[in-house]
Amino acid sequence: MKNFFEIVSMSPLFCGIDADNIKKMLSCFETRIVRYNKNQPVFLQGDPARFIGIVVSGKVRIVKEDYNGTRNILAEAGPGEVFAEVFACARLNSLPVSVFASENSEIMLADCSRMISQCSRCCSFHSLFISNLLQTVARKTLILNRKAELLSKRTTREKVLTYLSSQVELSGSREFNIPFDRQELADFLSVDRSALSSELSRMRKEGLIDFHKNHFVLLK
Amino acid sequence: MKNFFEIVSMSPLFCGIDADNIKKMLSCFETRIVRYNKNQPVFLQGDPARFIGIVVSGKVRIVKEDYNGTRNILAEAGPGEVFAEVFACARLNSLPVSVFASENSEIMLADCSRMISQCSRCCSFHSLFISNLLQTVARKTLILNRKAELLSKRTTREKVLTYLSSQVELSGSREFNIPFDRQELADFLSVDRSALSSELSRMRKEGLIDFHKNHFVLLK
DNA sequence: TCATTTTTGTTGTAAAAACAACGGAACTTA
DNA sequence: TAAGTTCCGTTGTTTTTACAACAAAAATGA
Repeated sequence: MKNFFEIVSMSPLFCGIDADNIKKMLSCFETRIVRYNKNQPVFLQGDPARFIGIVVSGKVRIVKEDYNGTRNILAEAGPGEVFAEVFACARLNSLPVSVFASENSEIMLADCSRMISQCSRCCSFHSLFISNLLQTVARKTLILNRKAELLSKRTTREKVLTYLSSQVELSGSREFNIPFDRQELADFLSVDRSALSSELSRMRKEGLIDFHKNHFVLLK
Repeated sequence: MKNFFEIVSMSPLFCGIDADNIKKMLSCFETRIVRYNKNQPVFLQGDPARFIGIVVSGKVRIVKEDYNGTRNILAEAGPGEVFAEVFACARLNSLPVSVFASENSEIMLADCSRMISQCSRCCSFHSLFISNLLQTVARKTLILNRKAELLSKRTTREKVLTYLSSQVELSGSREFNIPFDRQELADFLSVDRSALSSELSRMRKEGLIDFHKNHFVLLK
């Protein structure tokens, strides 16, 4: 069992910074660890955008509900990953999304006001940190870019294939598990669940894919 | 007629930095101004991600074509706006998108290698600059977030209404011009052009909207 | 000005998706 | 183990979209 410091210091935010200085920065950012049970909210839409989170253990989901209550999974974050930093960096006052723990989780929360602007007193590595933060945010933009690409596909089949292809790339294998059940995958692809189910069956019948539960194989 | 320096120095990238230091930074970044005619490419997909652009005059479009040639307008940038910085900040080697001048344009190109990492020699304001850059990239992420939200709508009507509502917010009026012709709007919303046209007509018939060419009124 | 090109709206048809409803499998938990 | 719950696939119906083809209007340009 790794302790929180091992996890957190592996985060790309602290890339190139040694343990001692990371510790100093953590205290400068007034970090604290909070436990959340499965399905508990970490942040709710409208909350002030004052904190960023780093997942120590467990997993969180960034979720947006629109006016008619349709749930929309925007992203996920697992151990070592950072979330909600974009809103802080954009200097928003309140969060346009909610974050839920999708498993029992430990989250490190950090005050972002210290993080974003230069703080003279504490950290010689502050500018490297911001540089790392910049890279992190930019990478997130790219992921969103890809999501927008996926959503711009017209048919359910194209969306499924685009998604599964990206999972192949990610896992480095044509066989992999996806982190969603059917309803969640449907939400992620922004299609109807039953339509997704039947499309998946059709694709299996045609020999394009195979799957059992959340285990998938992209055949062709 | 404003000169390029006036435009560029108004960019949020240089917020809080005085003219003299901006000049120093511009030379440190090895900037140059390049003219492009309408529809000429500024960058092509696959080009090295070494430069960022600032629009001095005119307008550019960030475009992605997928494997079957469907054009996808990801974003636009007008005078004073920055583009392609996300790919540089994410330290990508090559661009996943193309950029075209949608009008005759003057673009300032800047070498990003100097920009991202601390350069000791030139600029006392470098860390403020990176901080500004961070904010810019984060804002862009938010815009993409909204685009993903729009694309996740199931029907053409919902997409149109979401888009028009955002334009109302942006312009501060229920009556406004959109920067697209029909085909471009269809591409942006990721729907079929003719389906878009007929949906627009239907919505007009129902008294929801009114429009003439690219001038729209959101009535209800 | 006239011809050409581009843009937009319309319509009919085929394809696809949403929706609703149901049944069975798998998993929980009392 | 039995009852209840959640998850998944299936099917039929309705709604919506894509696609193709065409005509009118507007813009372009020679």
